[in-house]
Amino acid sequence: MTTVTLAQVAQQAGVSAATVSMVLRNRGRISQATRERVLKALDDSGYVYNQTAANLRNRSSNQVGLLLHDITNPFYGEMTAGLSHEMERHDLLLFLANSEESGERQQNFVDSLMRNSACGMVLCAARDTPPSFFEALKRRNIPAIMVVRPLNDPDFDFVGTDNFLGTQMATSHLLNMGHKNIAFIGGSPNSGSRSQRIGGFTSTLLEKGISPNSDWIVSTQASQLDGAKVAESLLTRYPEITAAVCYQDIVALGVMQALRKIGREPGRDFALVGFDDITEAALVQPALTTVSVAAKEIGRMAGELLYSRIRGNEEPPKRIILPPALVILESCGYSATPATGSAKQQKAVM
Amino acid sequence: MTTVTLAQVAQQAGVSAATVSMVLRNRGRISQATRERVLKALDDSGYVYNQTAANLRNRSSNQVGLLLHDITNPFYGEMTAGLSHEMERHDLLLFLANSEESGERQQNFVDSLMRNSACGMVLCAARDTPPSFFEALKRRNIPAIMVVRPLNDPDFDFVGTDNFLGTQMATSHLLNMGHKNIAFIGGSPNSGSRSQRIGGFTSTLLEKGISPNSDWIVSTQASQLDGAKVAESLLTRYPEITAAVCYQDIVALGVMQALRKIGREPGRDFALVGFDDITEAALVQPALTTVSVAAKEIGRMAGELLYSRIRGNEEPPKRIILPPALVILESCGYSATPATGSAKQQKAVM
DNA sequence: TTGTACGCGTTATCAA
DNA sequence: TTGATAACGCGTACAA
Repeated sequence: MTTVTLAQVAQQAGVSAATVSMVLRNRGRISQATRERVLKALDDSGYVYNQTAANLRNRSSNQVGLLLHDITNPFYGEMTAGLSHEMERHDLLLFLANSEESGERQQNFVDSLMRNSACGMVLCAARDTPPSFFEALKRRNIPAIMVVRPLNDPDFDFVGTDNFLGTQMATSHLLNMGHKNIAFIGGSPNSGSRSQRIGGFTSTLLEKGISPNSDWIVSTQASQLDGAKVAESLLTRYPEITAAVCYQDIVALGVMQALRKIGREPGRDFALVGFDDITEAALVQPALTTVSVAAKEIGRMAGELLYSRIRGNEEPPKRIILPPALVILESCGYSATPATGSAKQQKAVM
Repeated sequence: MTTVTLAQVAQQAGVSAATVSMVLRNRGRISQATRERVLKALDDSGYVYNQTAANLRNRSSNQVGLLLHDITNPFYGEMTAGLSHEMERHDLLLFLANSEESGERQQNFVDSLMRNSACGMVLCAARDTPPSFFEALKRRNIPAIMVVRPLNDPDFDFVGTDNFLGTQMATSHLLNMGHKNIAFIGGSPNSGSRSQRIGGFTSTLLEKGISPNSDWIVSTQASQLDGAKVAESLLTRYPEITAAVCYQDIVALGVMQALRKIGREPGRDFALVGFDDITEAALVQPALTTVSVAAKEIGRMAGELLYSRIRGNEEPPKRIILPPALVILESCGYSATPATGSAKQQKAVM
């Protein structure tokens, strides 16, 4: 298993290494005759291009990084698929890392990318990432696209969803169904996404002349369990609440549990809207009406933008905010599309 | 943003580049005094190690590839998390690619890994991958671990689950609940996993003196929709069937739909066991009893094995078959653990 | 088309 | 014992 080098191929073809290199990359003007000789030699020798040598010479690479905090989350799985597809289209290799919300792992990954001369990265930063992280990143001068988690730093490109509009749509839907006492459940207090979603929620209420009740806006951890716990206490205390906009689908699922525990049936005695459009939303009963954020599209757009930056696009940083869509299923007591109609349900293992 | 090289650091510290290199990697014998001088110079200069140069010189790298066919599938998301975690522990970078069942994309990825001198790979090959693909891979002489999809090639390491034992457990459970007329639903006819699962199913029936009825063993596509369609036709034709082992959870969810459509309630009039233990299993009603295949653990084990191969482990190829576990929920009319108890439900977006 | 210097860290050899 | 020198890995780009 000896590695064949350009020079060896060149010798075999009776030309110089430079010529072979140009043939390989379709550069320069090579006569048809020699080109064919070279191609034959390449084929015969079983030559494997050494990208490492090329990268060293070019001080660059064709490798980009993707940092997530939880790849097991279906939302990020979708996003990764979108990004991966886009990267392959441009012959870029994708490094994946899972920070698991650890700032240290996150830093290690970025450092590692730098050592490997990655040509760009897509980041969904860990919670509570210090500003110093982003400052250091800017100094690196390497294209970096932020995704999903909004960042208050105008120097970075960002691709995400319109949290504000999303909850506006959700809230309007509930108002149109006749609800007036609506709660907002979920999210952690220091989340930027949450601020935006609450903004959409309260502004829509106010447009209809309803004053938001701050006691009815509660935060939870990002789990079904905590969603259930918090919702139970909220709804026991304020039985007059008849509907809720949830920060995430996962929290909405918890609220469903809580409702049943206190003897109220979601979709009949209580209306519920989630956010994210995860696969599970369409599977529970009643199927959860939710705001879809087009995870795959976020990945695709991030990839497209990153690629343009790598190509040298020097335009000012962009914020690409994808429009959300309200997926109306059953949890608000009204079924526009049957739960079995979702494309999301066509998944499988193996 | 000029790149600092080893030589520049060396000059700054008043030593040679060789010395700095040795300090960086803790090799050779360097006096404490010079070591400290070098470390200081490294720190002051903001030096970034050039892994590419090192890789070129060493004819190796610290990069491994992971090939999947569907990263959006929760099962593979879990597996990826397990592998990613293991890779980070060993300072290896993980390339991810999604073949989407395309042999061409798969080949492109592997070729790309070769050009980049990846030091190993983990593959869940696309369906209908030709033997030539695996033959070519062997000639490359690079550590490759196969996962999940069983491969009839003793030359490759394999990490997966015990499909045979898994359906044996599922089938036994149904038999113990008193069922005699049991169907097997799902899987595509040319799947190796499916053969193994059917083996576990029929052998368990035979042990109890029940002859498997081949009309009750049907294949479906890997989607909820097709599962529902096939199940409806099967159960209409053979109403005497009272239980089913499903090839996948996703198919089991489809069977549930079909049951309701023909007026039978899963968990009460019909017992159902799935396979995979995907998140959705615990969320549907009744919660689906399923065979858990420890996706994360498969990833972790594959990573561990791959790392040992990279380190030079020359033992004969291994087949690591992880034991499945029967997760008994509600779909067989018996609830040992409440559906809300699953750790799987603690997920969230953002 | 080709010769050749170059990108940068590594390691074997040699000097002190 | 400690550290320096120089050849080397392999593809690229510019001058000839």
